[in-house]
Amino acid sequence: MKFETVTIKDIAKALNFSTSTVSRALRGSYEISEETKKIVLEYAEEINYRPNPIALSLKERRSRAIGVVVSEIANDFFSQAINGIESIAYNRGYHVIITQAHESEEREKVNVMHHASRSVDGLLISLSSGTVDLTYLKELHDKGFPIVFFDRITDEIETHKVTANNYMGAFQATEHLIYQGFKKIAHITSAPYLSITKERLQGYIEALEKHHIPYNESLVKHCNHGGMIAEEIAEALASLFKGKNKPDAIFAAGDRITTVSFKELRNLKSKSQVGFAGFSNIKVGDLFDPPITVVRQPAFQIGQTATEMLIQMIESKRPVVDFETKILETELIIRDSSMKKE
Amino acid sequence: MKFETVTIKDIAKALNFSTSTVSRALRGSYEISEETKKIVLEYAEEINYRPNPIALSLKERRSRAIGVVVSEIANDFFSQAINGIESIAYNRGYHVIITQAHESEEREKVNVMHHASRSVDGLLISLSSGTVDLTYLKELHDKGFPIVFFDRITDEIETHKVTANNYMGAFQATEHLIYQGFKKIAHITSAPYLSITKERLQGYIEALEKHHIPYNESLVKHCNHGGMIAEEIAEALASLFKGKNKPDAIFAAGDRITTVSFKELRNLKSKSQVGFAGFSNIKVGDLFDPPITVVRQPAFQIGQTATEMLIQMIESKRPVVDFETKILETELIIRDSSMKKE
DNA sequence: TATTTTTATGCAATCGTTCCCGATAACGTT
DNA sequence: AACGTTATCGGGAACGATTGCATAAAAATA
Repeated sequence: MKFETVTIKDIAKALNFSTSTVSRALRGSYEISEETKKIVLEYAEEINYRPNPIALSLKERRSRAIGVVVSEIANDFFSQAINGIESIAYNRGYHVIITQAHESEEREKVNVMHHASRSVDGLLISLSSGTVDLTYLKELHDKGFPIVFFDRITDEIETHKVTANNYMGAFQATEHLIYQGFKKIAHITSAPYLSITKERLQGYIEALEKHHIPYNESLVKHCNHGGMIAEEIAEALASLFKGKNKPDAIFAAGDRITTVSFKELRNLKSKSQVGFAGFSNIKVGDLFDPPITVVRQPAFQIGQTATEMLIQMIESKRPVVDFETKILETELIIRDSSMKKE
Repeated sequence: MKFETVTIKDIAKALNFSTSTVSRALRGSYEISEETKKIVLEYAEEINYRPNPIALSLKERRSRAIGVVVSEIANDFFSQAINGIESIAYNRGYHVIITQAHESEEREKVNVMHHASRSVDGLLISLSSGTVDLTYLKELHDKGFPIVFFDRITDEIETHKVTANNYMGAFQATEHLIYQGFKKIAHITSAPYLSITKERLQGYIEALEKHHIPYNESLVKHCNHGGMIAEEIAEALASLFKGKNKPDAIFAAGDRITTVSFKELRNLKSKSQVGFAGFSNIKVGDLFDPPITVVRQPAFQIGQTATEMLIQMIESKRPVVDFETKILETELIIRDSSMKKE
């Protein structure tokens, strides 16, 4: 069903003016007489005229919309980040178009290309765990399409980036577990290509080193689907606990991995003895049994910062060449799950 | 910064064809020779031509985008519903533009108007708790703009609607609490105008009636901001527990209200004695202490169904007059929080 | 009164694409 | 040989809005 709308032509016809006069009157141009302006404005109000944003987009070669590509909306970190994105975009007069990649490289590419074919003025993206090949993004960026990476960033493309201090967050969480007296701390994390995976692993390793705990690679488990598949995490946990060298604590990386492995851990017998901490932006972690220790990322601020950078790129007259990577601090929220019980 | 793109004109100029020929060749028209088609297609591929969706939108008077207005993305129910929306829209070739109303009538109106000024082909909306005046939505609908309500619907506008069986969900949860032996069941819910509020209240009341428990209005507390403001819920709880007629169980309505009041309840002394159940789509309710009993709405299916209905309206040749209200069943997930302890 | 200046308005191009008409040539048909 | 078909392609209007330029009428000036 087509939706009948009022155009500037309808006003012009009804009032016996040309479209240019109507257009100028509506924009309050000085070259239109007060009387004409009044007539036009009143009639426009009466028939509830709204300018067609699509026609404007075509004319001005911009859509006043920004695209967002994340792996999943139903994830506390991302939904909070989107809130931050939306808060800035809204005030600056931009729409936000959100698409999900479901941790799939192909789906991500489709979404990005769709965005890039000029339906948005710029792109905010957090890479999917399945993404390896970034050439299409690189080409887009080289052509001058504004892109800002947030959360899951990449070294391969030089542009603005915003991320949490994943290294420090992981370092602090691991060190906290060490201070609690845990000796064999396992690390469950997502795909090894991801920036956040590498940074968090590095923080974990360096915390161990600082406290002279030997780094044992068999205690690190990668879940390549970023927690989308619960079985993957269950398997990782099972393999950690089946050998003789069982961990006494777990440090998880990522919203989904944290909650799923926390849940799976309870299905294992020795649960209450195992310390637990993980990256998560869940708001109800204090309601858990036991209350869960988390590394909280400033998701809202990350979204805001990334959006500000993107809009600055979009509205810049000349090509932006001076790129910046902003790193925001995480917060370690210590609760019962990471406490050593005697 | 403008983003230089390839148009059909560039191809025409480079290949010395007219734009019409190029356009037809790209669409595979029968009136273009195979040879020409091949030349055009190959060149288009080479320079990575993508049609401009904005120009298409203007020409075809449609955007192939649907707008979504919800109160909040960072809410389990809505993020799951959006997943459902996106899953259908994606397969049907539609973009999804999401905006948040933050439970504010004004913000909702701004978003709806923005959507309606032809940047989307139709609208999916779940009303905000602050919304009282629906005249602007009614006008839009009367003009033929496709709108489907989901979750928080209204009687005032005749169109397609999708919602959970809120009445039955509330009835079952309340009855479950009654079976457990609770006698004084309080009900914490959101703004009284909302459809979901009325339906859930009705289910609560009728369950009490069925079991000959007198309905006590002072046990029902409305939080008009739908849980956006934690203090409102804390106050409601405090007033419930300060009198002599303290409730022995609580039935909460709505994702946010459920988790916040569950949390607040723990701050009160008599916590472990009070039974608790509430509407919530949280995925980690079994990790709570105690594990929380919830009425789960089929959020994903609600989103899917609403989107299918909307696209059907959009693509219908003639005005749709036969409207339908689909009601999907909820699921009562019984856990420890609603169990009577002796 | 003649000329210039000001004021108010219309014309037409533009953005990228599609599509209704024509236009042109190469055929085939009488 | 004249005409009709068919195959291929181009011209240009249209979608809705803006805007530089032209122009008419009115006002101001000489």
